[in-house]
This record gives sequence, structure tokens and C-alpha cells, in this order.
Amino acid sequence: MIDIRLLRKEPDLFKKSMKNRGYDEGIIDEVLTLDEEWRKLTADVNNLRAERNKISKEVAEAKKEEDRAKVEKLIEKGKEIGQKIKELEEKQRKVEEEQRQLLLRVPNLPHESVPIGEDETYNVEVRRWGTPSKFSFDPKAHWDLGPDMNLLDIERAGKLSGSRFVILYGKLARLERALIDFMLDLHTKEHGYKEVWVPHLVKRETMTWSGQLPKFEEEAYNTKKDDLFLIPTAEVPLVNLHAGEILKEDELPLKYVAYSPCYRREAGSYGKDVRGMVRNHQFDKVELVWYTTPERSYDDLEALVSHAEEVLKRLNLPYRVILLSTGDMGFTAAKTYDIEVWLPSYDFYKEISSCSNTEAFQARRSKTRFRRRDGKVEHVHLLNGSGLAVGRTLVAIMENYQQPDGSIKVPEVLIPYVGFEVIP
RNA sequence: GGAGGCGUAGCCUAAUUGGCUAAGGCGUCGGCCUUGAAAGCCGAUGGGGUGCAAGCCCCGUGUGGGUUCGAGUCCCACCGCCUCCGCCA
Repeated sequence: MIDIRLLRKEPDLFKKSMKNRGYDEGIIDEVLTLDEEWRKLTADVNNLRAERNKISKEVAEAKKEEDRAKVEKLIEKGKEIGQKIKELEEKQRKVEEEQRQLLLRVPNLPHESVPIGEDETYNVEVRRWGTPSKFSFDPKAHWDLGPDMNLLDIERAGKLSGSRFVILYGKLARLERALIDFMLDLHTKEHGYKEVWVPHLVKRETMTWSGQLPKFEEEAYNTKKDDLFLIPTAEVPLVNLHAGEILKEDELPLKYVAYSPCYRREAGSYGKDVRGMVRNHQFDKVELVWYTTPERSYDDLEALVSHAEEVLKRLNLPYRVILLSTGDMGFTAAKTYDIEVWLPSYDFYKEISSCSNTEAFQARRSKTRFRRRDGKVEHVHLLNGSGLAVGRTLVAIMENYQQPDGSIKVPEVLIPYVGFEVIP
């Protein structure tokens, strides 16, 4: 949710933002019109309520004086005002709800450091690490490597669940589990995160607070009977952990890490990444979330990105970091870095982590605030990032660590976790 | 799933048969005092509207409705927590 007061003061800022993101900017004027109406109604209702409060007091006084005629007269007047209030309140509620529905569809304001452009071609590469793997032989894609050794089963997954699901067996399944463990260990032991185990089903409000709803309902799996949603990322439970709470400035920043499966319908991605396990309806992810203050949130974002990068460095996987342009950024983000890992099957870099500062956008929706040392209460800034997408990390290892004989070497740091050095 | 109980501000706790400003304590912040601190004293400590401002007004007792001139208090629904029973990996 954007700040309505800032919108009143600087509507052009938001119109520009909408345009830069490729949204319809007309919604801003609609919101402002409704806002004006709302303020007028609010003033009117408030005045009437003040009058009613006055009458109520007079009734109490008249009763004490046992002036029955006066009591009758006042009650009559009070009834009249009450009726008027009811009418105006109903109007006000309607306008308010209408405005809320519009506001929930306005994306976050991009930070000034974000490149302006309509799509990913305006993204800016920030840095590269490592050099793309070179092979003395013709490297295979993971969708050939896995099935060849009978460890990745896409056909049977299709039988059970349809397209965009996979089954892993034996050493590959073990490697997936080891990656989760390795990432959690790194972030908790070396980067100071607190491990959290979260629910995978959440309420509609929870999805709304973190920004997935109402705009992206098509993207989420929903259990009709209870109106619960399967989380598309652990970001959802993590950024709502302190909804409605007032945190202390001294306890910030709070750094959380959670492993969870992620469930996504991938409704708008037909024909994209159809082979293998790069884009599945269910995948594992280790997610990093920060609760922090406005003064330091952008420095903290850099730290968060470096924590995600560290995973790739330890695994010795080549990657690059991209600063997303306004047109390519997600709805809730003010600024986003993507980390892309080198995938031989794509002969290019592929997204493996997305790290964003949402500033107060999500916190405003979930009413997550903190009390400053001087007593002032303010919304926290919320950061989130993958550290990393586990399935894609597995893919990257398979493809980058493959050997001429078709086997896959296990990255050094993972050997203690899995207890073997080569797959199969 | 069934029965009962509970939900007040950052925290803890009050509020007559519905009636003046939700009382009090703790914590936090600011000020006075002090060489510094503690103690003590004074003030502030949820959201919104309006106004250049001082200020004025409204809302806020888990959430949403209802009854009433007037609701923390009465009624309904929902959410959450606790206790017990049932079921269950």
C-alpha cells in the first residue's frame, strides 16, 4: 500500500511511477477524486457526531434535573441526527472501500536509483563473479542428465500431478535436501539470521498484506473450502510475522531465514522454461527477510544480496547481479536486485534469487510498526530475498559440475552433507 | 467436531443498574533538578480530519454488524488464545 498522504501532496510522482512500470496511470486520478469525496464526508460525519455527543451529554444532565420534557425533546433530536449520521456513514464506507480496492492495486514507488524502462532490456548489470563453465565435451542439459541416470523423473510426475512437476530419486533427492541444510546453516551460523519454520497455508488477509492479493489471485493455489492459500514463497508468512505489532527500535533489524516449498500456478508463463525443473508449480526455496528502519534499509539490502551471493560463491557457481528496471520490478518492490546463475543449457545466466526493498509498502498493509527511541511510532521497512531457490541451484550444480562420462561431481562444501563425491 | 472461559493502550490491571475526559501502575521519551546519575517533580507516549499556526473536532476497549439520544458494558457473527472431551500423524 502506498502512502495516501504522499499521494495527495505529489500525485505526479505516482503517475510517473505507474507509467514507468507500465501500469495504467488513470487509477491515480480516480483515487484522488474518491479521496476528496471521502474527506468531505468525513468532515460532515465528524461534525454530526460532535453534535450528537453534545446532545447525549445534555440528556444525562436533563435526566439528573428530572426535566422530562427536555429529555424527550433532546432524544427526539438525537434520533434525527443519528439517522443522518447513519446515512452519511454508509456513503463514507462505500467510498472508503472503493478507494481501498483501487489503492491495493497501486504498485510501490520505485527508488530513485532504479533505472527507468519498460522491460528487462533496461535492467543494469551490476557485477559478475566467476567465469561461465567451459567444457571439453558437449554439455548436457539437466533434463537429459537427470533422466539418463534415472534420478529425475518428469514423466511419472506428470502422471501424478500434471506438467511442471518433478520427482527426484536417490542421490539427487539427497542433494536437494543437503542444499536446504547448507543454505540454512550458512545464514544462521555466519550471517546472523534466525531460523523460522512457517505454515504453508495462509489466510486471504495474509496474502493481501504481503501484496500477493488482490492483484495476483490467478497466480496462487487456493483451498476453496477454507479459503486458505498455499504460499508462493516463505516471504508471505515471514513478512507478516509481526503484523499489527509495534516493535522496539533497539530490536531492529530482525533477520529471518525460512526454508519452505513454494507453490505457484505460473498462470501467465505458458511456453516459458517448459523443459526440466527450472519453472515448476512446486519448488523449494530458502528465503531471507529483514525488518529494519528507513535510515538503513538500502544498506541492508546490499547486505542481504551479499548473503545470497555467498551461497553461490561457496558452491563455486558463476553468477551475475542485475539491478531491475522499473518495468521489470515486482509490484511491492521499490528496488530489486536479481542474482542470475550460469546455466549451460541456456548458454546464459538464469534468475536464481530476487532481493527487494519494499520499504513501508508491505508494512503499511500489515500494520507492522516500530517505536523510535524518542517514542514516535513509524512503519518498518521490509526486505526480502531468496537465499536461494533450491531447485534452480540443484539444476545449476547438475549442469555446471557435469563430467565427460555423464556423472556429476558434488561441490566441495556439500560433500560433508551428503557423504558422497559423485552422482550417480 | 463438541462444551466452557477469556480478549482494554508498548506492558500490567480497573471502570455502579449503559451516562461527564477509559481511572491507576510500569516502561519509554522530553523537561526541571544534579558535576554526572539515581530518586523526586512536570509533561508526552494509537489513528484520522481541518488549519499557516496555536488550536478545534472525530474515531479507537480483538474484528465487523446491531440495539440505544448515548455501548468497554447489552445482542449477533467472525477471528484469536486457554481448559476439557472426541478424533488424529
